[in-house]
Amino acid sequence: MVRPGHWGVRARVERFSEPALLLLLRERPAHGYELLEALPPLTGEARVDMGNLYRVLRALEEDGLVTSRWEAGEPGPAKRTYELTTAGRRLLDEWAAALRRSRDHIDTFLDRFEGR
Amino acid sequence: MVRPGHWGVRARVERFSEPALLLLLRERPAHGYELLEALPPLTGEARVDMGNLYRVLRALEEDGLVTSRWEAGEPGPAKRTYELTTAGRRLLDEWAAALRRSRDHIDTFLDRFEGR
DNA sequence: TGCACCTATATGTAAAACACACATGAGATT
DNA sequence: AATCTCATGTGTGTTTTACATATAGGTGCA
Repeated sequence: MVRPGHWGVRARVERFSEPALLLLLRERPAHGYELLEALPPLTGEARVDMGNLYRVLRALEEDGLVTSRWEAGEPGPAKRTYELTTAGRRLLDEWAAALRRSRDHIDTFLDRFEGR
Repeated sequence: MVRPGHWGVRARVERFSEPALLLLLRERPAHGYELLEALPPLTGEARVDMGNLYRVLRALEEDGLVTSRWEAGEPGPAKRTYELTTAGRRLLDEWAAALRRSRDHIDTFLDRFEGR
């Protein structure tokens, strides 16, 4: 469960980088590396694992939540640019609703913690 | 990562049952089964896995965050009653702080989602 | 030219967290 | 004696996250 002596608590939301990706892509199309750098201020995480980030993007694409194309004609390494689909937008809405519920549970907890 | 077609989102807080346990034990000593029934309204989860609950309790005890004793003299199956230690109380405070940060990140996300 | 560095995309695998299934036993009810 | 609830646990598989490494184009510079 937890290794002894390591009770560092972070209280993170599971798969929070996923809605964060969708929100960034709703604002504008972007490629993976760009998203990687834009995520931390949105999630509050110091950094997001790049390996898993690319895996999530491809999983999202498999299910038609985003589409991608290789960006041609630009200098530097090839970039795969992602764009949000309408299905992806719906999923983002679901995430927002789930996050509101989650925040309410945290508030319930904190109210009780503070003795109210 | 996620099995295809299953993008059910719940946005749960990781290990949320742990601070919930600590909070319940701050209010009064209790045994596992009792805690199991008291958790759902506090965490918002429909139910908590009992197997993991007992494991968490014993892990907490190993690290001196709770203490336990077998309840004697009562009818019914033997009960192991847990009590919070001062170290456990400190950990609960850390959890509360982490949960406040987490809630703030969610708010940041939702504000941006709603376009503010 | 050689090498360090940044951008960019990816795979492999281990660890942590969570879910599902089952075992054991006391006591009450039918 | 069979079944139900209370109560405590173990075993094990799945999902999620973390850490490590691979590949490759392009830039700066000694």
